[in-house]
Amino acid sequence: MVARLTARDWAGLCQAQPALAALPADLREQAQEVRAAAGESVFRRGALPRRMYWVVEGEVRLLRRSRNGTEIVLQRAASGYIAEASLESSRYHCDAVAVAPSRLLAFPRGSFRQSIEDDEGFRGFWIAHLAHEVRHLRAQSERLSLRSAADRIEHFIESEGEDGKVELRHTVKAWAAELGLTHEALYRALASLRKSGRVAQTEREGVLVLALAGGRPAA
Amino acid sequence: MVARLTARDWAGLCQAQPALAALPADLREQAQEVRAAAGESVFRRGALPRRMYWVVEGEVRLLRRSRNGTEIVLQRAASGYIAEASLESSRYHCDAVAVAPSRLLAFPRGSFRQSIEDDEGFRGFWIAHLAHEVRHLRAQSERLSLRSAADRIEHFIESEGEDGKVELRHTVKAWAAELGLTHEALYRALASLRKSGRVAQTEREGVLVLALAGGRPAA
DNA sequence: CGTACTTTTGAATCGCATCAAATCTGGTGG
DNA sequence: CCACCAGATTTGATGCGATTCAAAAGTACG
Repeated sequence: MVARLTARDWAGLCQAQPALAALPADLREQAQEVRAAAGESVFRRGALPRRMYWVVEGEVRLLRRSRNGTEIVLQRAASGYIAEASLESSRYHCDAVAVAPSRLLAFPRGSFRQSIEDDEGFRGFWIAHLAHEVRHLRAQSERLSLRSAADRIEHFIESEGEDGKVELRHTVKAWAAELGLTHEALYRALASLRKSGRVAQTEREGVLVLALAGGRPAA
Repeated sequence: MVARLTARDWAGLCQAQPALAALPADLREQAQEVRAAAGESVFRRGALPRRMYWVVEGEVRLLRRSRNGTEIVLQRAASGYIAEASLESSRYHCDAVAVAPSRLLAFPRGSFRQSIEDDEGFRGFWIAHLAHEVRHLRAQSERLSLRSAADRIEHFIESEGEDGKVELRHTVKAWAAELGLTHEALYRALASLRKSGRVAQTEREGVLVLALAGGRPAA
């Protein structure tokens, strides 16, 4: 399932997913919209990477399957590029599978690489994007290696927020998954942090705001 | 403590840490060797990033300190670039502190950026390096969000190895830290996987090799 | 009003962390 | 060569905290 996009479409997309605004005009023109049903695969291991994908909606997972049937998740993307490294390699090293009905943008790989080569602005964006992902993922790895739920929450606020404050863009339940916790554990830990005064939880315009207490903890 | 490096030095460094081989000649000429004692800070939050650092030896951590004294680890580097994103930003957002006596290479930030702009080969290396880090860190994050030690081990072998086999470059103890486990837990889980036949453990030339069993698990 | 989802609380269980200690290893110096 | 030491490796016992399963209460939406 493939379709071209209008300028109107792009306006909406860039509004919701600002990273798309960096795309140069010729890439936009060549972009195709791809839809994948739940369970459908977007590309397969061994295939030649012909396109660069951006997940607009739904969820796509990068998987490696072993002989004994185990599935190894390498990436989950609900919004963003998938398999950035496929831009550099000659074959896919894993499968991409939609786990929910998904909508993607597909850019011809050659043109994408060409734009990085030729378009200084887009090149700068791409390098900054990768560097930003690296920083974010390093922080996430450090966070996930903390044992206690409370520590992960504090780490998240410190590293993802500004000045000891974060606005939660997703639901608490989705946040739990990102923190590697069950939602029950997260709710309990949050409640306990609130009660002990270490974290203040407010809501502004429907967005949850968490702030670390600057002073001494109550405990 | 700062010193210039000879061609002889570079040969040794590139041997041990192949990523350094990508550095163009003019960056090598401008590189300085920096030493930091345990506890010494390499750069501080708020400072202007003037250099790009590569950790040769020891361990340097990227930290953010909160008002209430908690330290948040954003990155640990024992070999590799530190704070790649500082290349893009005008100020450091965190502190870099050596936690062990460390040796680093420092490249002037302006020259580093210039090389990425002008030197097509180095630019390609840099983009590939960042993309590779992203892939690796995504896999690591997925791995750390697995609950059981056995699952993390299998995920590691599948994602870091080739064809169900990995060579462990570090000691098992260091590997435990990377997997977010205590060494006791890792030893026990490994023993149990060996006993059940799901993982084969051999040693070739002093390097530990782990392989997933292709067939049915014994249990 | 009913449905679907999130939020919240409860109780039981399991796996890992923790603390402790013994064994094994490689390397050093007497 | 042996004694010795600093590591890594291994095994044991205990406790804690997150998972798990269950269910109730709150909330948004048609």
